[in-house]
Amino acid sequence: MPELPEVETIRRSLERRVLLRTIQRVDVRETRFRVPIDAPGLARKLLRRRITAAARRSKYLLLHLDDEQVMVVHLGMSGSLVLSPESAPLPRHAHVVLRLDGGEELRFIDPRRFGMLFVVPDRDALSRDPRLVAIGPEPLSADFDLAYLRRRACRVRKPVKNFLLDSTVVAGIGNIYACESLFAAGIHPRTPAGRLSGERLRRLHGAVLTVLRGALRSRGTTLQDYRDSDGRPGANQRRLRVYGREGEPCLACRHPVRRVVQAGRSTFYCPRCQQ
DNA sequence: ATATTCCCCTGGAAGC
DNA sequence: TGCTTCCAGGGGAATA
Repeated sequence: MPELPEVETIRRSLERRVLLRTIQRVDVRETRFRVPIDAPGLARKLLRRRITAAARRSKYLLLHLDDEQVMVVHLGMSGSLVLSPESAPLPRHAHVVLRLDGGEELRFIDPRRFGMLFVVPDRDALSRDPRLVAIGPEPLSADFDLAYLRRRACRVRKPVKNFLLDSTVVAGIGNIYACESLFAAGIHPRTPAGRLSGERLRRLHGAVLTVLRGALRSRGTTLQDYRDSDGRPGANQRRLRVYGREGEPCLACRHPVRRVVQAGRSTFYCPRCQQ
């Protein structure tokens, strides 16, 4: 479900409400994730800790604790992290529940269990963690500049759509924003990345920034179940130009939007606007 | 190196 | 109504 704009929106909503609060109880109700959760270990690490910062790297949420530990949460396809009064009924698939002081619970809800939740001892361990170490620059940081993109695209033969989805190239771009960025740049998703002209790479770079910033302003895309930690949906679905619009007229030229499959994922594009 | 394909899961929508 | 099939925002591994 969540790509960079959604995870960043969740981070911001958490930052407003969980900082400096203490974890009073750890309830692991389901341990069977792709990487199983060690329930006693998790409780031992988190109990009585205060949350001191809410950060993000790529699609990973990083909740820093008062003893240098960092709780890492990845929401996979269907995950959410919701803050609710403990009196509110527990929804299905609330697999980890952290009771905070003040009578609220931080609930990790993930029907498909593709997500991850684990704790690392400190920032150093975080920066060396194999899951994070190979991730490319944040697209909205100065590290993701045109020179970098040119260098990475050079001689790459894979389709530019797959290139954008490669987390070692750039962090946080998933299927929706890859499709939308290519439409905004007017680039065909099957174009080999290394064959894009300097001008087209410049347009792609600008399109990625514009699309992600717009999605952040709209607080993310809610297709079905995405919510921030206050339970609010995003509004960016109204701004999607091609994603999910197979067969519907292109908003620029009326030609039907096409869907193809690349690396097992749907790609939506306008065959007329994206050559 | 790179490109598919499959897999991990559940649930909703669409088709019959 | 009920059954089956397909599809889904991620990511990693296995396979050609």
